[in-house]
Amino acid sequence: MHPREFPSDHGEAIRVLSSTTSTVDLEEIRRDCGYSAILDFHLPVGLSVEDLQTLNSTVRDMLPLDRGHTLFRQGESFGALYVVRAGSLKTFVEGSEGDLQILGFHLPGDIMGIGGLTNEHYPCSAQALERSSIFELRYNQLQEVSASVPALHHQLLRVISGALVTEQRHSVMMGKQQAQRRLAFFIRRMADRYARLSRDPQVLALPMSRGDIANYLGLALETVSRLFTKMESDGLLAVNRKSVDILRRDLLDEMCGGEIDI
Amino acid sequence: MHPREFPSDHGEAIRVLSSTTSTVDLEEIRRDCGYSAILDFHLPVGLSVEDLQTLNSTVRDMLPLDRGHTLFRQGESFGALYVVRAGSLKTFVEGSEGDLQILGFHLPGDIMGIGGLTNEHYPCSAQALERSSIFELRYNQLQEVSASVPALHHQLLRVISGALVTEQRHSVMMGKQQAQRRLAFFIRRMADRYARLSRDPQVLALPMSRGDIANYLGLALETVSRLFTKMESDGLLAVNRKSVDILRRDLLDEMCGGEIDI
DNA sequence: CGATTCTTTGATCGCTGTCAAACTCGGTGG
DNA sequence: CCACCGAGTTTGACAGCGATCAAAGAATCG
Repeated sequence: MHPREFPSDHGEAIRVLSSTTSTVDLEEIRRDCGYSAILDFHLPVGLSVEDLQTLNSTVRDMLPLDRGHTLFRQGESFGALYVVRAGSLKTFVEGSEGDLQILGFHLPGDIMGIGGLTNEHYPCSAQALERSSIFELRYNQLQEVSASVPALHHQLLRVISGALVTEQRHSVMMGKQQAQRRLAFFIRRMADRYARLSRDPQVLALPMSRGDIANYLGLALETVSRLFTKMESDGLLAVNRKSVDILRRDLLDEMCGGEIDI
Repeated sequence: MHPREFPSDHGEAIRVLSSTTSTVDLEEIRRDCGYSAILDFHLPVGLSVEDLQTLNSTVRDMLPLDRGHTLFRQGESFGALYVVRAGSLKTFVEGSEGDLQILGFHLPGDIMGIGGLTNEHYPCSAQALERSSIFELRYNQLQEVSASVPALHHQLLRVISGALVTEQRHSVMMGKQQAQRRLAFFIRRMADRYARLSRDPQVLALPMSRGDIANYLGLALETVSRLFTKMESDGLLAVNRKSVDILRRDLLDEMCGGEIDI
């Protein structure tokens, strides 16, 4: 019942694609999550069949999670990382007075649970926004494999570091940008993530509620609603409930200002 | 000249203290940085003398950095992590219009440069707030050692994960808390970090300017100044330029609200 | 001791949170 | 099929926090 934290979404990749033609079901993962899956990890030369087997054994398919159901809960002991295969989730911390704060939204390919590495406990909860499929990466098995596969170790560091960088950008945005720019950044980032998943980046089907978006961006629900309306009347978007069409990407980018890589 | 990002401060530890009585100068580091140095890393059983040598060789002492001088610059190619030995630094990103955003302040024992792991370039700059001593950890050497010392690898993950968790808390604060609570959090966290460095946690000698604090907290410089004045007239602090005495820690904690571990 | 930088204090304005109410959509049951 | 209901969303009115503009005061450095 205490606030900790957790990974935000970030576009980092661990491409688990052996250059050899091995029959790993990691291939299957890659298909599902699209090109930029977290598990998208370029295995280097010299990976034994045995290593591949072990690596394979670390990935466990889980039963689908229904909307509103919890993958792991803040405070639970850490045991595994998770990768979204299909659907979407949100991670959040709960304050002492029951108030909750959303840390990030997770689309296929995104990794979750990184924050648990520090102190043996998940610092946040993860909940499905819709019916979702998830992979589990048992951490001790992952450790085992990465001991024999240096590249995996390095890639793990890269992914976490990437999450850190993403989170820092988010901090900066929360501290400096005003409401409409925050929403613009949010929409643009969702579009970019859609693109990496080979979805149409101009037609977003946002799986989260207005309240979730507002909470994530540190705004009031009403402000977000008003901004959607405004951006629609500005001809920037076509909004219909969860569906958001980006009509003028140029104006959206302009609204985000010079900062290209946020 | 593009905004990226970088590690915030965080209290994580890599205790580089061999249980054997080897004559590593890592001992010296530990002395300087106090108990909670980043390099404070419990080496497990079975570390060969050779490993220790290699580990030792990764740590390189650098020339002291004068106030205002830069340790590494945003965009430079990544080659090493850095640990503060004495003094203090700030890390920051520069926007396209020359605006800069401070990501964190770094005290002895804190690690810097983690963000560079993701994409071969430092995503932020690091600059000394005062004359500072710094250790350099060449990354390729670190990789080499951690390949033979699994615990080091794990500890590295833990440290980065801890930085991520800290950054997420910072995001939440920036999004939700109002000005005076942000400053209260900031002061309390500085006090806690001082305590871990075995300094008096009631008498802070803040190395950064009001402007830096304001920038870091996403506030206007004037607001921070006003709040210091207010907290002083409330009998909470005794403020004199860079020197801040915490007179009523209880009120400070109260002002931070129920959230204990932010 | 002058010049520069940092800090404090004051006055004003606008963004955005808050309170309040109407509206839409989807589902449920009569 | 329709009425009802509740969650989610939209819209309006209003006020307050904190940014911005402005200027004076304090400290540091050459």
